[in-house]
This record gives sequence, structure tokens and C-alpha cells, in this order.
Amino acid sequence: MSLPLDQLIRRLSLRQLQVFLAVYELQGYKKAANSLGLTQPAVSAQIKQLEDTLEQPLFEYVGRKLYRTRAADRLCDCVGNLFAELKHMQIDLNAMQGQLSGDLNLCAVNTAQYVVPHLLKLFKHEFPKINVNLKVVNRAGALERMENNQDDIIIMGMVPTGKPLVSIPFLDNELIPVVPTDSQLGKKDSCTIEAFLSQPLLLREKGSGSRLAFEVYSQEKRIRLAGNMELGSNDAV
DNA sequence: TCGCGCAAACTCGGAGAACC
DNA sequence: GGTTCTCCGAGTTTGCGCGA
Repeated sequence: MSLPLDQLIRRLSLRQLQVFLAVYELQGYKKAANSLGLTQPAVSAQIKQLEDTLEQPLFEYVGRKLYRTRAADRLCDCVGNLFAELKHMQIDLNAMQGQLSGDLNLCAVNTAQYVVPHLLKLFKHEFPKINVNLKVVNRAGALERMENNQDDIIIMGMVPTGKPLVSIPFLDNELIPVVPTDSQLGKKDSCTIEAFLSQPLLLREKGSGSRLAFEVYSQEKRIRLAGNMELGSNDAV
């Protein structure tokens, strides 16, 4: 028989629920303690208090593996909703004070990584209470994150077609051929695309947006590429 | 042997009561 | 109103046991 609601409210604390959620998600007292900046006994004590209050075990150890009980699963649902509501409340309260707040999950493809910091500087100046989480990946990684709905905004060069997306072009991304200083092509005033593509090329890896753009362009021009070398980043190229 | 969790003892800081 | 004392909650440290 569980406690009456008023007694439950009196004995439960948000701190206990925060610690519970960390243990639940990280599946370990030690990991939860590290993530919260506590020691393991402090986490253990919070969980014990919570279990005493709820009169239900939340975690069980079989050997060295931590298992979550059905009560923990149910509590996790409840706490997740509660914390989400608290977060919304925090955002609303900040909005009432005329300040936007919250998290912005931003993903940028490699080629955009040199531009994004300049954009973020202005953005942070205007919206200081928004936490920006930036992930830099290649195009394939960005598409995967898009499929998993992991980001609020994705900055990429070639927007995939056939998907219900809203895209806003905001910057040109010009691809410029570069040759070594001792190359015969570099000594000429101009050269044809065929002459350039007949040279051994350094290309980004498959899945890269700039490589895809390059391949699409070559196909359009019906130009066959010579032997090339793949490098995994712009810096390496 | 190492990593992890538990228990006990201790420390620290905040809140409230008592006193001047 | 300010100071001191006491209590309590939350945390750390230390030592121990257990299992891979």
C-alpha cells in the first residue's frame, strides 16, 4: 500500500527524481554520480530515500548488472513528463521576460564548420539564454541525424529532395579547383574542366556533400574522372 | 585484481529557536 | 536586531564485500 498523495508530495524531492533519472538512463550509480558531480554514496542515499518513499524497489542487481524494475519504468515516464513540463515552464517564464531560452540542436556538415562559429557569435549575442549544441558531421551523418530527428536545424550544401523539409538558402558554397604550385595547370592562365578532371584528384570520402556535388557536376558534363584519392576531412585534403 | 555498490562516520551549511 | 546554539539534510571519505 503506497503513501497518500499529500505525504508522497511532502517526502518526494526534485533532487531525488533528478538522481533517479540519471541512474535510470546511465544504468549505474557510479556513472550517475559522475554525471551529476556527486559521489556514488550520495547517489545511493538518494535512491534509497526514494525507494523508501515509494515503498518499491527501483533497481536490482543481478551479479554486477543493474536491472530496472517495472516501478522504475513507470516512474521514469512520470519524471520525464514532469521535467519536460518544468523545462517548458522555464522557457515560458523567460519568454515573459522578453528572452528566448532553451536548447538549439544544430548540425552542420564539414564544409559549413568554418562559417557556423561566426553565425553563432551573432546568434548568442542576440539570444544569450539559448544553449546551442553543435554537431559537425559529413553529409551522410547529417542525413542519418535527420532521419532520427536529432536536430532542430541542419546546415548542409545539398538539401535532399522528396522529404517534407523547409530549407532556406543563405550562403553560396562555391567549389574552387586547387592545384599544386608546380602543376602545369597552375602555370596556365586558364584550363578546361576536362583538363582539370583528367588529373589525379584528392576527393572527400563517399557521403560527403562536396564530393556528391562534384560527382553530379561531372555526370552532367559527361566527364569521366581519373584515378583519385579519398581523404576523410577538408583539413586532410 | 579491479570496479562497483553499501554502510558508517564525519563535515558542512542552512534554518529555526533561544538568548542578550 | 544580532549572535549563538542546535538540529537536520545533503554531501564526502573510508572501509568492506561481492562478482567478473
